[in-house]
Amino acid sequence: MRIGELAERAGTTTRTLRYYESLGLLPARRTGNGYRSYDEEDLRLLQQIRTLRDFGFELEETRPFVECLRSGHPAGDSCPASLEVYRRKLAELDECIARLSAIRERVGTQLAQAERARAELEAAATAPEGAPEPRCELTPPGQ
Amino acid sequence: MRIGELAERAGTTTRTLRYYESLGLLPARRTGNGYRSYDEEDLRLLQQIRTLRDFGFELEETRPFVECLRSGHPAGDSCPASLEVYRRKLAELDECIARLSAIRERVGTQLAQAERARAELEAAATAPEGAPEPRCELTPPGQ
DNA sequence: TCTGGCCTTGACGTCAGGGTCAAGGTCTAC
DNA sequence: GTAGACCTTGACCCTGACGTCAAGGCCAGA
Repeated sequence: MRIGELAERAGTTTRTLRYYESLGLLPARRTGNGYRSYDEEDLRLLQQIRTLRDFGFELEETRPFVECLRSGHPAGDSCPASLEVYRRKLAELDECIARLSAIRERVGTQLAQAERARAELEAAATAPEGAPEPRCELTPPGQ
Repeated sequence: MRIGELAERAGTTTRTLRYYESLGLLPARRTGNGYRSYDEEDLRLLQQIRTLRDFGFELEETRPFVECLRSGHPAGDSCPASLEVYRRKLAELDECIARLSAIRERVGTQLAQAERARAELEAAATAPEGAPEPRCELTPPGQ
């Protein structure tokens, strides 16, 4: 099959396939007229790449899986190098989740605190004997 | 103070400060010879930006905080626009954490499964009556 | 006066993962 | 024989937040 058909069947674009080829990730054979030629096996490799990418793997990280499949293994993650990538990714994910959770806590705390401060400010503003309102912008010049 | 000193005191670079100025985020006054001139207030604004950035806020998202400070408020998050950014960021963080957690589960499952498969394969390989080993690569031609 | 350090603007590079266009070759159907 | 769909390479564009380099201005100390 040619590049357009493969792209369509895999739900991607021809540009992407040429890009993968330029990285040596998914080389293509050529027909007599120079057109790229792919088979069902290439579709499997490509699906492996796209699946991993959807999980947030970088393209370079998908390489061991693709080479594992290409060397005849039934699954891309049958090889030690792929398992190593899985483990690295798990550690990365754990660290990232922990970092984001810590930030989430801090931002949540900041928001709650700032909301309390604002509520106090507004309460003071509605009270007739409160502090002078902060008329920052758009105060009519006549007043 | 000049750009080099501000950069050093804020723990960033002169390039970064020029970049912020090009965005209109942290404009600088100029001295007679054209050098940028900053004061302690600018340092506060810059610190606000850097703190938010460390939390993963994009530069544009820090703008309400900076403008809030610049308009005389005691804290960058005293203004409604800043609170709105906080809330948006919280939602973003929650979604991101949820997404990463789901992926983490799937990758963890995949890893465990692949490890089991490999263990079985190796057990079969050591057992003399096992299934034929997958001699994928480097099988000597004589054998 | 010279040297070294700071400053200026402008322009290009980086990283990933492609999008988009141009100019042209190929193939199929009518 | 020609229109239209497909293919080719090459080249430039995009995002974000800067890094890096070039070529030159300004200023303080020896």
